[in-house]
Amino acid sequence: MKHYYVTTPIYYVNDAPHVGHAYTTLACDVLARFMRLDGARVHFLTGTDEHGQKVEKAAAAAGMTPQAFTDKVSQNFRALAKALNISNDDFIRTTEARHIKSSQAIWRAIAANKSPKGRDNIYLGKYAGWYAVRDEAFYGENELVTGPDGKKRAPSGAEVEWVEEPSYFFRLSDWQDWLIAYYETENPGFIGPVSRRNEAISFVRQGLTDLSISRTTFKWGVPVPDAPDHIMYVWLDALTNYITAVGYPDTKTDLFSIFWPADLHMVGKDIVRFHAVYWPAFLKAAGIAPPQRVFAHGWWTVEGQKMSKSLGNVVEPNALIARYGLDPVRYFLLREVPFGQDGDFSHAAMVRRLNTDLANDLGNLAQRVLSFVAKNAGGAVSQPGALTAADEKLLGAARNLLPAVRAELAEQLFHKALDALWQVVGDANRYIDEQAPWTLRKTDPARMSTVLYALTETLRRLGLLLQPFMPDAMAKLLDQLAIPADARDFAAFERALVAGTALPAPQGIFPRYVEEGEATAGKGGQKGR
RNA sequence: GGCGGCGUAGCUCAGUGGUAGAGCAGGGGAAUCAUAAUCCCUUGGUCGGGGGUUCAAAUCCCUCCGCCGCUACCA
Repeated sequence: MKHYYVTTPIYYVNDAPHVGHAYTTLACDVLARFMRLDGARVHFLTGTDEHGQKVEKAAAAAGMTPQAFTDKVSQNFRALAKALNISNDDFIRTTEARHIKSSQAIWRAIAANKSPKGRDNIYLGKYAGWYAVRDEAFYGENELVTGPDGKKRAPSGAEVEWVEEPSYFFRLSDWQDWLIAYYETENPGFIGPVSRRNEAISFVRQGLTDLSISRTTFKWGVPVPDAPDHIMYVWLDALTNYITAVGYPDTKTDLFSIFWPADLHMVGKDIVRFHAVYWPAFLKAAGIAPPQRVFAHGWWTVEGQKMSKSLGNVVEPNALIARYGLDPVRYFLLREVPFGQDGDFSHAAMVRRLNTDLANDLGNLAQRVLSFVAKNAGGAVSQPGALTAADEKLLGAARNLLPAVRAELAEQLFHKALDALWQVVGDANRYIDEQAPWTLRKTDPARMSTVLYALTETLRRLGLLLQPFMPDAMAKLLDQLAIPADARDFAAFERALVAGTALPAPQGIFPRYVEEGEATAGKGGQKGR
């Protein structure tokens, strides 16, 4: 049986969920749903990252223990997944016992092995430098700016403090050659898109320095094995979630043996380095296979501006869903922008996609076909006669969509998959106009029947393939085509509609978005007569 | 500073040597099954500027301008 393991990053608990989180999770959800329908056993993981000094401080500020604080805010991300109709199989929290155990196990495994140059992978040293709690990162002296208040700040604007403490280091510098070989020879498709791959390669090529992987100045983290004064660096802890969730350190379980290495870690472009450089090195050092692929998507701006708390323009997923509906939002986010590039979320663009692609092109196609069948073909699947070249062409285009969409999604090209699907939506609209069943009704009822059959069959295939993107809307469409529950996966893609099957009364799937205050007659948009 | 990318129709972008493309927006028409939806036709670009190679350049080379990403660092 095919299998597919896809992960979102674990989200930092004290962030408020915004459209960026929704985007990442949504992309994974579409892949997970597609693979399940395509017959794969799927494990889809998301969760929350709950350790680190920032969380410790936020909890203190809220007058709570870190555990109570994270118990509370972690719910925000479970709620987000629910609101987006996400089909994750597991939700991991880094504060869970299974994860503490797993993180300590990977530490021990890394420490037990030698680097490619025969040295210890982990050694005790001392770290001294400027540290920004907010960024969870160290900065060089020269990067800092001194503000008018006399405080030193990182380029990000975060306050920094001088930190000098004993620290364990990971001998990343010895892994450079192995990483390059992994990117270029062993797994050329490891990082996508290509622009990010090039950046990662050039970063590794210029030389790697050893990485500080423990801290002693705060407590909220996973204790380093046999060194209780130290807690593990948040990123080593966080990345390990991907193997925790499939049972590590118990590598003999079904979960681990079936699903590891992961097929895809979906990430935002800001965390490519952690996933594409540190993570494979940590894993290899621990004697564990690295993941198959890391894909970094872009950022959303809003109405042309960067999203930020200070601008007050952070887009909350719930607000979008309330305004436009869940499935239109899901569609928009994956259709509007070439996946991997940055994009802009604007009300105008959202409405354009909703009204043009969903209401006019697809929704209206379904409505005109199904209501015609209801009124003029006895409300049942029509009996086809001999097929003409035009019929074959439409049906063939619809049939070819499965391999086409499968190929695009194998490379996370959501926008291209949707574009291919909409080509056929257009084909069907052209076909119905050319065949004009409303004329055939009077002149050639048998031919009309064949035309309606070809159209409903095309709708069936479109509905099946669009389920991963818009599960609720496509369930409605497939209901209206009387497709039984056991005929909605891709194994049933060739199981054509049966003539004579009664169809329920058609209902609109995608209502048009009408601006507030705009009359139902529209304003000046009327063409022709 | 180094490496890389981008700059093509009003907007978003595709197109990597051989007569400039798509979607949306704009204009005209057809049809009337349908969510005032659909279909057809159409306006529109000296492909950032300049120079070069070539029979031929959006496409290759040089240079300049503008924007962006990664990364390094200076006095």
